[in-house]
Amino acid sequence: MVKVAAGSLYGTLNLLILQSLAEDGPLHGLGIANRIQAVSREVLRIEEGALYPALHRLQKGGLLEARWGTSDKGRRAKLYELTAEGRERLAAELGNWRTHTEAVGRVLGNEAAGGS
Amino acid sequence: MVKVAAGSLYGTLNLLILQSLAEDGPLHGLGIANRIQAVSREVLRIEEGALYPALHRLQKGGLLEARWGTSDKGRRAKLYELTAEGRERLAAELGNWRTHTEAVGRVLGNEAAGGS
DNA sequence: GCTGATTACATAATCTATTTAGGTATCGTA
DNA sequence: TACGATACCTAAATAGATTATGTAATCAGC
Repeated sequence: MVKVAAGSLYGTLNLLILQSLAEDGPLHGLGIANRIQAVSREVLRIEEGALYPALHRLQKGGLLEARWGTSDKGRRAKLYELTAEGRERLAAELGNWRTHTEAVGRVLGNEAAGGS
Repeated sequence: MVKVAAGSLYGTLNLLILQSLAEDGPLHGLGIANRIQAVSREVLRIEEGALYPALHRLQKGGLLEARWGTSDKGRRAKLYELTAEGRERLAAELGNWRTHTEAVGRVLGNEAAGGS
């Protein structure tokens, strides 16, 4: 079977995480995943095996800070928050995402993406 | 350095190739790459190391057919063309791409992507 | 007729992030 | 106390892109 362009998160997961934290203040891992799933209307689904490594990468890169706290369901949870650097990077990468999808849109014949 | 969402083609390359062939009739490998680069206004750049394996995958999957011919510059070149199956898959995957980018758009707070 | 640049196809090694598939611990509840 | 839900975590396998080469044929200039 040839996969063409699945529902893969490849390349977008970090962006989705950063944006979720920017909008919804501190969140814990599963909270982020659940929020993305809900806001995307169940189209995007974050596997835990992708989620946690991504959070750790972003934290090591200085884009996130973590502290232990409590989830909305009263459980012990690790709460993540954007750093100033994370906020800067989010802004820059939002621009990249738009540039990239508009470029793909032009190739796919999407007149609305032409911009200019 | 933490990469967030680069100009990666991950997942979109096959789609770009199929669409290019659907619009511009038979094309050879470098011709496809050049077309994508031009139409995207130099935003997308297809490395040969990604291009040829992708073409071979698509051909093995029955989505493309190839024959030897001549490029627009008069050189010997392998010309690729969509099969009927390739055309079907392109239509289906165009839908997937839109669904996926709209979903990401909703998470990123893009009201225009909300649709419905 | 030789040399170097361009066109064109191709593949191997490496990299990176995702998927798949496990595992641990805690808490509520039946 | 056993089960399900919440929450975190990691390892192995997978897949597709990037980087780096290699080959061959054609063309322009000398």
